[in-house]
Amino acid sequence: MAIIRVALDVPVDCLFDYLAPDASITDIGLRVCVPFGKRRTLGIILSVCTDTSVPGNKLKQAERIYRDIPPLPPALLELFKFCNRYYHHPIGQVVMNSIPNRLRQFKLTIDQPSRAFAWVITDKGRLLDATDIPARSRAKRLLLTTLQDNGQIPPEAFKQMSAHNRKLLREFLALDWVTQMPLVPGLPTAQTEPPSPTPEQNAAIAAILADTGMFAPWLLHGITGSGKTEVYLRVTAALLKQQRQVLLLVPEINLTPQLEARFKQRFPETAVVSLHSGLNDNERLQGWLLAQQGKAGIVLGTRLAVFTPLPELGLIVVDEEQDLSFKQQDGLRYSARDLAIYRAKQAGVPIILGSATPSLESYQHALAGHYRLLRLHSRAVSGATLPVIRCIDLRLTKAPEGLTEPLLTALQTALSQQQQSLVFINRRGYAPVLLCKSCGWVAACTRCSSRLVVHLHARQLRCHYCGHQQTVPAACPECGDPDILPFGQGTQRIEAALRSHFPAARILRVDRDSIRRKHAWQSVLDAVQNQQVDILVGTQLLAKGHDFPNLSLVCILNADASLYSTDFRAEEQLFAQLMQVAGRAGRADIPGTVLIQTEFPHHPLYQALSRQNYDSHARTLLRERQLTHFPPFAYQAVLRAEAIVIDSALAFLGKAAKIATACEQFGQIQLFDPVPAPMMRLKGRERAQLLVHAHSRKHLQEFLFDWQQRLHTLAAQKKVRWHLDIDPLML
DNA sequence: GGCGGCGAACTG
DNA sequence: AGTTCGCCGCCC
Repeated sequence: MAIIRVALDVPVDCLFDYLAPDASITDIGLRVCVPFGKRRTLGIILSVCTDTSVPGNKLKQAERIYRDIPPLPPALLELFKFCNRYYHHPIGQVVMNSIPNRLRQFKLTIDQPSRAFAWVITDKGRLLDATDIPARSRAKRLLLTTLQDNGQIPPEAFKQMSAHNRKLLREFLALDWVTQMPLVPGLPTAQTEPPSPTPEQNAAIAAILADTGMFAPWLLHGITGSGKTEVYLRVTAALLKQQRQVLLLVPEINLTPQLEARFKQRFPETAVVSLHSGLNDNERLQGWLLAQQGKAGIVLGTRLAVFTPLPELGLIVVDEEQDLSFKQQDGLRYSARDLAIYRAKQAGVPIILGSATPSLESYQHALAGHYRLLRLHSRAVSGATLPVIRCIDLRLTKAPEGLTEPLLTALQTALSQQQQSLVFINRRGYAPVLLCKSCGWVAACTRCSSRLVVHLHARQLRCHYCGHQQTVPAACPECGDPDILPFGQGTQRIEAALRSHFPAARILRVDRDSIRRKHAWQSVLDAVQNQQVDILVGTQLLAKGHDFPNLSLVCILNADASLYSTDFRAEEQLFAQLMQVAGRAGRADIPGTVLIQTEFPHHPLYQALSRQNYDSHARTLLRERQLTHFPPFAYQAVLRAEAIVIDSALAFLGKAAKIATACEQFGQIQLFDPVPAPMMRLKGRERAQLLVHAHSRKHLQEFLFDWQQRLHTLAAQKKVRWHLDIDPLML
């Protein structure tokens, strides 16, 4: 009698054994329905064997093994086991949360994707006068004019339309204004000749293609506009020719519709599957199955796509590899970039990490020779020049409402020349740190590369990494100025201020909230593209890679907040973000200008930025990290606890720290004090964290393994929820 | 995570 | 006595 070992979606790190008379070794990776307590549930068979340590009276029989779709491939199961070990997350939850929702249901119906057809306007519809439609039927009128202008609505666009618009379209069909036409493959994609690569691009492509049959990690460091995408495309083309599959990971797919379009257009013969959070369960399953069957030549997706089964995997690309969104922030806290490396190694294929500003982790790997470094120094579009970057010294120039005179003048000039501007508000990394306005001194921790946080109630400065505390000094210890203040300025009124300064300008604000609505981001891009916007105001989002061809001016406000953030990675992130946002300016034939309002124009970051010198700045930061023993020269994990009141979270972490002393490898790791975490938007609950450092990943892992088991048995954790975060990014 | 067991506390 | 609520341990 065979025994199957099954992964179930329960927060207990073990497999559950069941009797399965008809099971064989070929059933590993299949879905199975099993009785579990009072319920039935669906799991994945991870192994098949003949004996078990579970007492016979407890052993139940599996109800049914599903053979409707092929089993998950062994490589994927290996990846799950690695996640389980490395991230210390229950195996069942790793497995069940990484497969499409639909595969977790008992009943699996695979409906074929509906045949794609476009809604094409008829002659009758073309001759209609849109103004005959009553003005109050705005949507109707708009739909008709759109059809008259574009001639058709392709299936992708139809999918994205609101229910109301779809209803209208069916009305039009009944009126014979439109007709449904089957989509002719390749018809709507106007084939334009791909640009011929620059010598630099050619060198990169050749280097990668010289070694495609083995694991080879490449760091493709290319400045904004240098044409990294073209390198991806060319290498992809070569691997598609070898019948291999390509996995392309991007930070947020809905923010980069151009990339998807470019791949689809370049490879009209290839099935391009895109996987992201915007899909419904059916679409997700559809794409996943195409990938699993090897039919999808290209899989393009966000971090979760790293778990896609790819039998013919031949290449992985991680675009904007430094982007924080590759790290999952709840549940299984994985880094899709790091898992991509694991997969490439496992499959013996090349992986390209692309970035204009690589993460210090990847850059250090390249410097150490673990990764192979490729550089693109020049912009791909001939004639396109790098923007001029200038600082406006806030100590010398007044900034009423946050906007200085030179900045307003520059905006006015751009307006009068009908060129677009971008006003970038940096909100990240704001925390009350203590700052001296006259000399720029900041209260810093002596033990960490972090800044101390002001706790006004307690009249104390605290380090959020190691727990060090001291009283707030009466005056600046550097220059004696008593005027030292918690740092930070309001950003809410910037948009209003801009409106009052430029009443005639068309100003568009872009932030998380304003693009939450589906496809709102696309309409923003369109509005900018169609010159319906003069000034874009927004946050991090605007730094992501888009072509805004008529953008000539980028203004950066209150960047300093990040500079003195308590997060030791904030400066790295700020630099990356500013390099990106600066790259928005002057991409085509318009020379760009970047203005930065800062109190610290001589800060090395702005100096490096104005020279557009990633390397020297990265090396400076790396030296700092090395001196303070921070990543990438140390490995971190953080134990987080959350409770209704901070004290119970801290008390739990205190106990955790106490039992840590008895754990394996305690001598090889460094435990910081439990500290309150920077406030997260978790309603009502308060969080605290305990940071663990180690110089060896192996020692850290061995310690964590032991520690985590003891934490489970730590009884008095009532109302305290806790989790481990390995390689945490935001502390 | 979901469910049942169990004791404490509450009810009229 | 009957009921409800919150904690706790198990699920193969």
